Amino acid sequence: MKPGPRRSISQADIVDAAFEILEEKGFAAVSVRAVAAALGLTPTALYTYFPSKGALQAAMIEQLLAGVAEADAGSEPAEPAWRERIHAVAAALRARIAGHAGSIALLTSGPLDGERSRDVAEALIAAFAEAGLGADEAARAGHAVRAQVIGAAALDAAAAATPEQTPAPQTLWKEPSRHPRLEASAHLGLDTGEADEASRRWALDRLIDGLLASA
Amino acid sequence: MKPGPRRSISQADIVDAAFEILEEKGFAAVSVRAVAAALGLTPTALYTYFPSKGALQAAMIEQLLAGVAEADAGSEPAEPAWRERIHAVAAALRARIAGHAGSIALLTSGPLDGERSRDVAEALIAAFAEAGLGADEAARAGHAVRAQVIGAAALDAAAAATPEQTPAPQTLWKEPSRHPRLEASAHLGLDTGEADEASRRWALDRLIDGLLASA
DNA sequence: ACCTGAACACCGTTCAAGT
DNA sequence: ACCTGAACACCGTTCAAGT
Repeated sequence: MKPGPRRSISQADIVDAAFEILEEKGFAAVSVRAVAAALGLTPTALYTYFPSKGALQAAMIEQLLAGVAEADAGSEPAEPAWRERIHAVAAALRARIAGHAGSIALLTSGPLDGERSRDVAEALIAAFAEAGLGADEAARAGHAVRAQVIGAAALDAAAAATPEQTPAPQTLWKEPSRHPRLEASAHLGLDTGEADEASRRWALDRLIDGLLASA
Repeated sequence: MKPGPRRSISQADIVDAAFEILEEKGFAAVSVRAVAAALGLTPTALYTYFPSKGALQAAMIEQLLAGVAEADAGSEPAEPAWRERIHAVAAALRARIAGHAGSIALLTSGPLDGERSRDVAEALIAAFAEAGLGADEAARAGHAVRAQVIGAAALDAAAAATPEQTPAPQTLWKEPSRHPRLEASAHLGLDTGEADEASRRWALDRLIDGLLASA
């Protein structure tokens, strides 16, 4: 592929290559130079497609969030439609983040003002408004749900970055722990990123309970 | 100050200098080289105090979280003690993050397995246990509160990083917005980092409501 | 219009050497 | 023991030049 006036790749190709690096080597490895190299280009060529690294990251975020706001509730007619709708959007957001290793670092690395980000915010506010909350409370509730999902993902990422410590060698007596309750909850996997789906959903359910109770 | 076997500064001095750079120039500006320069040292000298940049950041996190777990409930005897206790710890965590610009990027940049991080987790779990939740539920509840506070701070940081857009020039007719509810809630300041204290506390209250209702 | 290559001002970290 | 200086393999971005 010789240099020339023919565009050899698309913006989408670049975003795809960037995601591949993100998922395999982490957020810090997503450099302009690495992405360019993966595509067989020089770093400077990328500046023909995106004006800055930040613009590339914004495009990545938009792709990550594409479709989240339109997430369907599926087939659980037991609950009111709006409650399933909130769950569907929140679950889709969580699933997108969980499905792309390193993506929470991407999401928290800069502004979240893209069209898709706003779609997600709007969808959540609309669902809470349907549930009977006033305009202001619905906006606050949507914000709280976004915070909960993003915060949980950030804690998961922190857990994933934690080097697993080898258990202390057996001794005859134990120092009393300063964190007995935290250690007793280790089997839940909350701080190792190994919590099951039900565990993850629980907190969101409780938040929604509390938010709806204010209606 | 000549080079020599006398230790000219302390680890605390380095952490302080790093925080100054963090708050004035942002997380990305906290480089080993910049911190060293601020102290009049060469970059390599810092490796006498900390084995890596990550170790310095871990020390920063520990200092940031120092005392949060011991936050006092203050003088609001209207509510049960444990509820005020949850609020006190959550508010202290939020206040620490809000009081140090850029600190949420620090907190989400790596593992959160320090002694002080665990103190915060333990304090929250203990408060929920006092409130009557079972061991597992208390652990999940504590985790949810940490996620809420960190997630809200992450959204605040994203808002702070968003370039404020100049309002569109007045036109005779308006395109119907795709995000009417989101835009109608702009006065709350949720997406500009300008929300007031009551607004920030509201989400946390609703979460705690929902968590306690499961007891 | 698209791309290369050189360059600038950075980065974390290692290593040999100085006092 | 503490610190410097040189070095290595990186970074984002700009700019002149090539096709």
